[in-house]
Amino acid sequence: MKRKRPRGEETTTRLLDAALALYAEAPVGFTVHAVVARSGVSLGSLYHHFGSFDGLAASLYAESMAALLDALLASLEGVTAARAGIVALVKAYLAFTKRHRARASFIHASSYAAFVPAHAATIEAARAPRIERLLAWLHPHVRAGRVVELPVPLVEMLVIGPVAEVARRWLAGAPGVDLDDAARRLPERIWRSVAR
Amino acid sequence: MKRKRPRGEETTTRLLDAALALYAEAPVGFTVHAVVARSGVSLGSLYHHFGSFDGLAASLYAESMAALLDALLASLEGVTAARAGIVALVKAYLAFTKRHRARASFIHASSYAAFVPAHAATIEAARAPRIERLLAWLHPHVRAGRVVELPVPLVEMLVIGPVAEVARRWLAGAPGVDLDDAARRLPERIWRSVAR
DNA sequence: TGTACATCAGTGAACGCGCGTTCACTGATGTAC
DNA sequence: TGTACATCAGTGAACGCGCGTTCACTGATGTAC
Repeated sequence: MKRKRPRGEETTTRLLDAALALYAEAPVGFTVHAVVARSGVSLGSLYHHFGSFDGLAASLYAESMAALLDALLASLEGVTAARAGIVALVKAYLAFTKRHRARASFIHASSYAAFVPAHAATIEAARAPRIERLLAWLHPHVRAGRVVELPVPLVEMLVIGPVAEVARRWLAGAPGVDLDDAARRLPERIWRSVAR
Repeated sequence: MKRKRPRGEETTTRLLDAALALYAEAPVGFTVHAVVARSGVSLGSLYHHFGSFDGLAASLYAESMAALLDALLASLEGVTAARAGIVALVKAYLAFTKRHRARASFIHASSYAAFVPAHAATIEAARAPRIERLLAWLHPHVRAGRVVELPVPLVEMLVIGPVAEVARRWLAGAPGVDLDDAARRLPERIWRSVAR
């Protein structure tokens, strides 16, 4: 017997999908009314499920962030060597950016958006456990002296910083930024910055 | 005989200063009416000088970006060694973030803002010559094999990426991010990522 | 040096559009006995 | 199995506020002769 989906899940999915598609096409056109029109769901229903438009944005952000972190985690599957792990992470980040352009774009645009503080709990619930798993992979390498011992945020910045910046520029359509080229050349460089 | 300031310069300065101060206090309150109220300049005058509110934002962005790049350039003054230069750049970026928090904040928030494309020319006019001077400093080191040969954007990303990310988090008030600590520990790491 | 004119700078009330939100309602599904 | 009730899901017209922008105007500065 097939498990029934929770009531209203179909509706929230349709809203989130419409919102993402809309954002991908034109960030300026990202409004409640547009989301409602595209999804075919009623305005009242949106408010019933998300409470506010910011609430919907926060859910979309949490969902997208989870997808990105899951992609990073998946890339570490079965990888034990420190260097191979860092290389895998960098490549996975860039691959995600290319394959899920809309999601990546929404993540970058929303990281420091106004709606974040008010919905920090929702977002943390999606992020925290995954970040923890990433750090759990990293810690043994730090303890064994293969990766430099730095405050956690700094290691994160060294690894994610350059990749995120490349992604941002590519998403913004900057000329001369090639994701495939970056995927070939950056990993080695980033590894050097954190290797002991 | 003192050179007279161009007509209206006083006005534009007051508008830009008010806008920056306002943005620093509360990005949400960054509106034409608020800028006008705070500056004491009339609404019509703002439109006379900047054409639109986006026009003012673009000018403020160009001005802030120029200030940041000037700080980076100043840090290279008299520095010839490649390693010392990279270290100086990283420290200068972090120092600018700390000393000119409002400007740094506005730069990060606006980099991919909606008003940028329409005013690309204004912004490029401020950025291009300074970026060129930065690259002019770097090139000899690349040619001499002291710095890795990569597409220009990638080198930029390796150096600026981690620092910018740290700055962003600090500006957003993230816990555990300390600029002074970053200034002590990041330069060496970033140097490794671009050294040959 | 004085006059006439053109251009630049500055004013602020009024406008209208787009936005997120509200609300009174109907319909569907679940629960108790 | 049937009935009564409670809760959840969904509807869409209407609202009102805040925003960027307009515009007809006055005043100041520069230019020509």
